Amino acid sequence: MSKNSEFIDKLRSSGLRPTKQRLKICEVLFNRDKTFHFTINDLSKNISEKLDQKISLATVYNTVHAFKNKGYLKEISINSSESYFDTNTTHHHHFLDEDTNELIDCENDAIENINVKKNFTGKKIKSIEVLIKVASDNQNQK
Amino acid sequence: MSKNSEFIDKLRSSGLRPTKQRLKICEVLFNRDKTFHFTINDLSKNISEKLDQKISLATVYNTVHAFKNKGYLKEISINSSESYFDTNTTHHHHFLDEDTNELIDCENDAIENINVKKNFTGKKIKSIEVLIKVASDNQNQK
DNA sequence: GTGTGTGCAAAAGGTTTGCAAGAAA
DNA sequence: TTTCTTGCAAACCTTTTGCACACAC
Repeated sequence: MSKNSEFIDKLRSSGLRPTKQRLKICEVLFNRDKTFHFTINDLSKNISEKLDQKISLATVYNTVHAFKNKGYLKEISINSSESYFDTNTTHHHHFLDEDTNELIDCENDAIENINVKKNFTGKKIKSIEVLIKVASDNQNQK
Repeated sequence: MSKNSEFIDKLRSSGLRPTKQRLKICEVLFNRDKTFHFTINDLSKNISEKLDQKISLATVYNTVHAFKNKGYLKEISINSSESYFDTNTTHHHHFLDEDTNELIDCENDAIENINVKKNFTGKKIKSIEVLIKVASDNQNQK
């Protein structure tokens, strides 16, 4: 379990001032065992539930983007009206449960290495992201 | 090169009335050699450039969603403020050129089969989508 | 004190909706 | 004439922005 002082160091070392709001957000995001997949809206709700303090939406956006730029969060490519973020910044993939719209981590070793045989683009591959959509068998496919 | 009468049949056979607007959109979308990756905005611009007729935004949205539901278009999962669609509805993947934000088809056989070794979800896999992000080598990574 | 961060409200951008008028069957 | 479609404007939702005030250093 991370301590407040760890968060302060973390923020300071990346040139971010450890404000009350950022520390609260750190607590909600990083003080947990499992990966957290969230939208800004999820995070906002989570903050106001767990804490008696409200943090302005603008600040939440601001902080999430700052954390993403510092590499503490990853943005996930799924088609949705809202952006999803992930506290797991290692290279990994995702299952998307279409019944519940829930994202589930799929660790790298759960998928055979992906071998791109032809790269037409002539450019360097920066990342390979796999999204596996799942649903109950009896569920109508979209 | 597809003919208008083909589009009329296509629409009729899926229970969509072949209106003037839908036929124009068919022409723009399907009367081409290569796959077309587009946002609603791209499509709208393309329509007003190629054709002297304006089609209301609401109608474009309406039609694109109808075509998607009928399986004539695929929606692509990339994180973007706009939705991307694809006229190639076969199973395939994409390169995303981060320099230009251009999408490029990556046919199924350019990638070694993806073998999901562990499916924790217990649900049926509906689709596996791979997004390969590329950029010039000297480009700063995001 | 200086510079950064916060919070509010307004604005922006994409998408959806309600409804009246128009077109297809 | 009945039903589906169109088009406009308004509404909606997520995200960004401007700016005054507050806080960290």
